[in-house]
Amino acid sequence: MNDLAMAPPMPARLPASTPAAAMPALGRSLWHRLLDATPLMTTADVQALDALTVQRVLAAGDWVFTHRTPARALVLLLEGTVLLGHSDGAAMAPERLLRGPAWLDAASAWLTGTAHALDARATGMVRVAEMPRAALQTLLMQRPALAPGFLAVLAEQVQHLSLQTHELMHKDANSRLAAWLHRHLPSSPGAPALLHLNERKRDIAAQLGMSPETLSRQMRQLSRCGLIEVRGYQVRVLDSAGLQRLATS
Amino acid sequence: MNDLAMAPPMPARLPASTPAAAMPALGRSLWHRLLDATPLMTTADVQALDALTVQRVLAAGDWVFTHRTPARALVLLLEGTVLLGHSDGAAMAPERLLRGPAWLDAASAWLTGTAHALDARATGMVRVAEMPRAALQTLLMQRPALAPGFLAVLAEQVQHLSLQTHELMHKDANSRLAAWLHRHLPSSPGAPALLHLNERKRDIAAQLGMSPETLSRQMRQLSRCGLIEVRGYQVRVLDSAGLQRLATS
DNA sequence: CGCGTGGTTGACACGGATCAATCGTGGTGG
DNA sequence: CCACCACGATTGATCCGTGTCAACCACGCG
Repeated sequence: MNDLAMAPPMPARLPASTPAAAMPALGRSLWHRLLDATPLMTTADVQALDALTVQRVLAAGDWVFTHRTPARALVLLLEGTVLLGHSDGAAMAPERLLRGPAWLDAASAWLTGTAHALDARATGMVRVAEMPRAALQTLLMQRPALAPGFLAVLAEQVQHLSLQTHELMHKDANSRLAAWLHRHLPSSPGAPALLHLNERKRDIAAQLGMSPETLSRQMRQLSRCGLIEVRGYQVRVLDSAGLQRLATS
Repeated sequence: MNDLAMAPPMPARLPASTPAAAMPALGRSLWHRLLDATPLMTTADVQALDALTVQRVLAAGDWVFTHRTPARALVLLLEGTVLLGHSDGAAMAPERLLRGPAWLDAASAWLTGTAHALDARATGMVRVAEMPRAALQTLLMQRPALAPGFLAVLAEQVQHLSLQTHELMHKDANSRLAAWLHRHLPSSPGAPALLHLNERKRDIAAQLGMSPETLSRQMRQLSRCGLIEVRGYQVRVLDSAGLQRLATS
């Protein structure tokens, strides 16, 4: 009975076999994944990108950056999980949990004289990479084919944040959860529609802008209505169309 | 007594002296204003940008684009005011009111195969310009110095939307209004701190994610506390520091 | 003058946050 | 091996903020 449905998801630790000082280059596949919509990336491009990124390794609890840090570089998370949010002195109001590889802050550095928009704190051991804005800008002058990738990354964040503000303004907790579940469904239509939550539920709640208690209640309500079946961290979606209908209430 | 404090702000109409069919080029100063952080823009750059923008004139009530329109071009608003929001069939949930010159959608077109994120409807006569993504992309290959401008535009939107989601999630209506007022204050410290609202209050409320009634109540509460003085569309800020303190509650 | 628009005010209901208690799970040390 | 404890989720009780509905006021215009 003890499948990992009940275990709270552990933050992925760095494997001990990878010495922190090694700092291997990111490589083609990783860049391709981070800068989507850039199919024409030569190996020279990849090497140039690798050349200007500097890597850092941080321990649990360290700040990757804060909203007071001047943003001089794009920051991306290679390995580990980082909590993004706003810290008011001691306490930290989490907003989302990112796990590498992903962009931590691809925007702030493009604006001169501004700081990062959020605070980012490492949970567990974390490997991050930074691309100084000045160096990246001169690189884009030499290799303009790389620009659409960075533009697409920012554009996708704009789309995502725009959707999020809309949902926060106009949708209630029930619809937001339904939309979240529907978004995280595997897109294959014939699939069993089984969903494994790989964050703590309180992190999902923070991401949705609600308290953990309400998330629990809304989960129960959805399962009472026969739309989903919940057992621990395993969610079976029974009526995907119904979820979508709820999401656009 | 009848200063224009009581008159609801009219959407700026196109002056009748400008024939709609004229379609003059945007010109250097306008591009410089739209693509900030691009000080080194040659006249050839400006001409190239002008060459690939196509202009349209729309009447009141027309849709500039909807969330079903595939986004093949960056859209910017040259003249007039446009209501941005989500339309559910007949009704339209407004989210913000833009007045030209400003970017209407600088993000969606960079993602291939996606539609616009919002619906945009013209209020009054409106002049918009579109930059097809394909043409713009080849232009950026030839003139990579233009890329930072577009990156900065997107980055600023990311910053703004990130702040907005944070405020919607964690701040109450009172703090949001205080933050809005503090943001819209003229930055000169010795100024009389007089603020003229140039949108209808219901549009400000929609932008802040609250109902017009609550906006009215919060305005009254702030004035009861002696922080501001409201008469119609004129707001006199008496205690700027107090506003800022409230905004970061 | 009546009408439409936009704002204000009050009464009321409801969604969701908060607080507190309980439960299940897993890890740890005696 | 088992008691203990920390952590996370769940559930219930309660309260507050804010949306909604309604009435009313102020202003401008035909």
